[in-house]
Amino acid sequence: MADADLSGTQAVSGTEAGRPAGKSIPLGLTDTLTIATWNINGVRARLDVLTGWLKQRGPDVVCLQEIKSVDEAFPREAIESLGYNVETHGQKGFNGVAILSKRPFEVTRRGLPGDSEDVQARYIEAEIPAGRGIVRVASIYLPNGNPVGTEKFPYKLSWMARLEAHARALLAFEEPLVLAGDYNVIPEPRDARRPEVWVNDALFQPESRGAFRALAALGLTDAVRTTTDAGDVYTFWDYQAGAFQKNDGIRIDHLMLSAEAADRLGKVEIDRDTRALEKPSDHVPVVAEFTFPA
DNA sequence: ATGGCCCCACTTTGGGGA
Repeated sequence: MADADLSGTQAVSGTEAGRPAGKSIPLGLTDTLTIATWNINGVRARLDVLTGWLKQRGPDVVCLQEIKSVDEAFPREAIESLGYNVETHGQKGFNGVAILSKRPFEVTRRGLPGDSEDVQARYIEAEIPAGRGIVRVASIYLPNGNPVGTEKFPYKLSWMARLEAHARALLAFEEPLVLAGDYNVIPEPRDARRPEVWVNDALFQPESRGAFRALAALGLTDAVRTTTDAGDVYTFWDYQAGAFQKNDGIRIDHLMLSAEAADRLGKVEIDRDTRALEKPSDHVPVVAEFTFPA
């Protein structure tokens, strides 16, 4: 692997975001937890990479996408033995999402509402204890939508409309809410090393980007974009054509936050170094820290 | 996208991904 490219964890924010130096909350009165999202591209094929990262990184909550496994075949014990509670929403062969949490938690929904005919496993939602209350966390695997011009693209847009409607309902609770996952949307040109290559791709269509902006316009904050305006901040590099070595990446994995969550946001980091491991996922984790009054 | 991969499944060939 090319050592020159291994910059390790990419800190995209300073510490104590939103709080002036010297005004940190007193010890003992806060509850800090880290919430990560990672498209794992096959949880069984990726088990060593995942467990190694869990041991080293120790996030409190992990939203996984593309587990590519039915619930019964999910490697639950290997992850539980590291101190995690595990809830899955899988299907055979492809798609599939999961939530791992060191804290015991309750699943509130499996599957995105709004279409009883939709059998694809792309959404799981839970309430996780945080501070004196809860944080609601969803693991989202938004449809790819390629090729544009087939039924896959309207399915993507329809799924995004359903997500917007559901997010609107969740925001009415006025709670800390984290919608984390693989959105399969490149929000802006700066979110791709070579935006011109993506102009005919479902990930970068005006309709896809518009639907993502509509989500943000509900009052959801893109965690990474609270911390940096930089253009070289990516979460996916294709396996093909030496994309990682060239840093030919895109930013498509996002944590979207309600105001109540954004107000508690600290550091946001992208674990870029996981892309250089043996048998890596083509996506890397995005990790956000939250501090709640306790 | 000069071409380059990877995972899964009723596996040696095709579906799906991004």
